[in-house]
Amino acid sequence: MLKLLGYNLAQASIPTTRVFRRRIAPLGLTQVEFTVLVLLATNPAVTQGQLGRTLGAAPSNLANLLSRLEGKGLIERRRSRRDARAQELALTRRGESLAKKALAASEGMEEGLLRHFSAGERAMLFELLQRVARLRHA
Amino acid sequence: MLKLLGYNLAQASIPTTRVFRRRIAPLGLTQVEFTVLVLLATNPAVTQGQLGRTLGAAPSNLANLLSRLEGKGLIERRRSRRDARAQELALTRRGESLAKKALAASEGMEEGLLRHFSAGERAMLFELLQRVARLRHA
DNA sequence: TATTGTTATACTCTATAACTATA
DNA sequence: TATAGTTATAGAGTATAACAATA
Repeated sequence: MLKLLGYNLAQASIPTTRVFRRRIAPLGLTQVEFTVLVLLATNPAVTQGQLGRTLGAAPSNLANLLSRLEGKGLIERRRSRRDARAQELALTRRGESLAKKALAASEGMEEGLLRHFSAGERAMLFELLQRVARLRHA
Repeated sequence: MLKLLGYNLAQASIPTTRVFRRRIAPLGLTQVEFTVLVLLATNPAVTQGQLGRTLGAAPSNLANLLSRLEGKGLIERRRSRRDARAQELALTRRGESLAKKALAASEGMEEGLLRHFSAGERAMLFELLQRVARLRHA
């Protein structure tokens, strides 16, 4: 087995993706769509640019993704009053309701995945992953 | 920030992917192609099925990927003598040479990424990721 | 009958470039 | 000039189904 960080991240993503597909995809959401909904649920009036930088998505791809979510009636784009170039994102009623449902499902999902990890191991895993993620800004 | 495993794995993959693109992609390899070459360099006579199960790739997609690598003259497919349905994979001379070059580049890449992680932290990170990956078989 | 691999198809993701509107 | 977002395009990844050859 290869001792390379990128490879091991990809390998670890296999079971998490599989469980996502079983538990949350049936609600009609892909992984990124789910993430967008949950982020918007807790971050009001985020702009597309901010969201795109968080997700590491290129502006063009984000526009596509958001058009799809808008088409499904889950989000709205509103011109910002502070900067007429920017668009602020918000969940619709339907988006909020779906985000709540998906978030609830995700809790059971996490518990299933990390069942055999102690509290200390979970904390360590998340901390190390976040440190790797922060290398973006280094 | 979301405390979800899949999300944090995706976030951690952003810098590793970026560094890969800077250091190894210029050799003409995608991440999966790189992984295949390195795996074949150390595992002689692997069959497509074995490789596909390791990578978590569907047989149809693997066939595509391998045809591409074969087209580039990097690998060969040989009918297995023990099971005429299976194909054993091997690097060509050119594939071996490229695998060697890419593996060398990947060492500098890892060192750059994990520069501020102690030996203990690295060991912990890889062990936890491998435990998550092993959930595939659970 | 089950397994190994291929072909075809469709959708999503990702990257780049050219563009509009606003700052 | 720079920034926010859109449109178009092309390559790569992913999932499903139908298929041929072999076990």
